[in-house]
Amino acid sequence: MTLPKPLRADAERNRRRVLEVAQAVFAAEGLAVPIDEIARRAGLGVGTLYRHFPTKEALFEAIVVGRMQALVGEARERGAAKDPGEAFFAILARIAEEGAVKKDFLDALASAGADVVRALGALKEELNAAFEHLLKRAQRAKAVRRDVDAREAMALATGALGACKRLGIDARGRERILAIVRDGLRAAP
Amino acid sequence: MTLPKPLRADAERNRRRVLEVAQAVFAAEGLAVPIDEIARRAGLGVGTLYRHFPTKEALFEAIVVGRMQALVGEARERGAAKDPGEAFFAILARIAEEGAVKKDFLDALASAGADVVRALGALKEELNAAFEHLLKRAQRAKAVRRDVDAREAMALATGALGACKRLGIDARGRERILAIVRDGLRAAP
DNA sequence: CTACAATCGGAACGATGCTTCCGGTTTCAA
DNA sequence: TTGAAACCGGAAGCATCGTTCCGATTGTAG
Repeated sequence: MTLPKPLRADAERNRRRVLEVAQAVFAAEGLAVPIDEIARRAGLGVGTLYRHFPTKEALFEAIVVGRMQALVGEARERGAAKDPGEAFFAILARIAEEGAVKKDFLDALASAGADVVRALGALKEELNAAFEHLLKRAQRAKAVRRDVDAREAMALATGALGACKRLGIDARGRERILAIVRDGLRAAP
Repeated sequence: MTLPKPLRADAERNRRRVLEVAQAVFAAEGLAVPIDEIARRAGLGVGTLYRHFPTKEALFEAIVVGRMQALVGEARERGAAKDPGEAFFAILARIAEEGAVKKDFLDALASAGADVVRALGALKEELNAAFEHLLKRAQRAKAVRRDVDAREAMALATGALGACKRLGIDARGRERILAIVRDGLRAAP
């Protein structure tokens, strides 16, 4: 489709660095962080940052697209795993971990342009499809209750883990909460 | 402590109106809504609003304190109910419903002044204590698994329902998600 | 090595939103 | 009824943050 013209060496280096820093900062402090701050932490001027990403939203989009693609890949890989229940719960945990970022993103998207929404819409559809496949398979194998759909399962997992991050609950507590979610999803209606 | 000097009739009326409108607007659209907008919807000038609440944060604090007090009252009422399990799950659902508001608040509090944090800290402690009492009682009655603490249970419930609101899941779906949480909390470790 | 084209940095601009200020209005007690 | 104290409204002030612009710098082809 788009031929990715080779970037100059320094440009390539800087682009990577921006993505790296922005991902860490956004994940840790939310996207209320000023763009100047990200440039500063990356050791660059804001002008440089804006040449690579024409808008703050574009930068955030690039990050989310990257994560999303990784997630879609994982979900598809597990699509034919031996144990349907295990496969489903594994991807559920992964999605929940990324949840915090996606959450902020969706918040910011309430008033976003149509292009951006569409650009991500496709990926979101792919992820939803893959996730739904795993869910249905797990339900057929009686590893997950039948009275729950993909949206709800995702909301439950991402919401719970997102709250953990906000409240500063440690990895031990997070694991415990995930266990409760798992047990709830396994229980009979 | 503080003698609540009687307000003038119009002042009292306006104060009520501001609280009412702000609560609805913040709950519906988050606290990113400009203060001018709240004044406009209340049919007042911003000056008026600022005389009652010296800061946007103070306004939000007043709202949250009100909700919190109501919650504490409810939690204490149920402290001696016949069925410990029912009492616990009832208050858990109530807290989760309010969760969205509290969530935004806690977000905004990351960089708040020490006074505000302390002012709410006391109430938060009261709520935590009452909630923990209900949880322990339910655990003794074997209505809730033992390997979960109050923080985690709250995070789970508020997070899950918060995500529902963000994603626009309807009342039916929310009820289903709460059911899953309940089943998960009842399951044996 | 040279010269050109792309990149870099950060000062300056514009928009948005919180807060203050003050002249006019309303309430209420005497 | 009347005077003063409290309240009202919204224009102006101020800070923050996203974005643009352009002279200086640096990588790279020939």
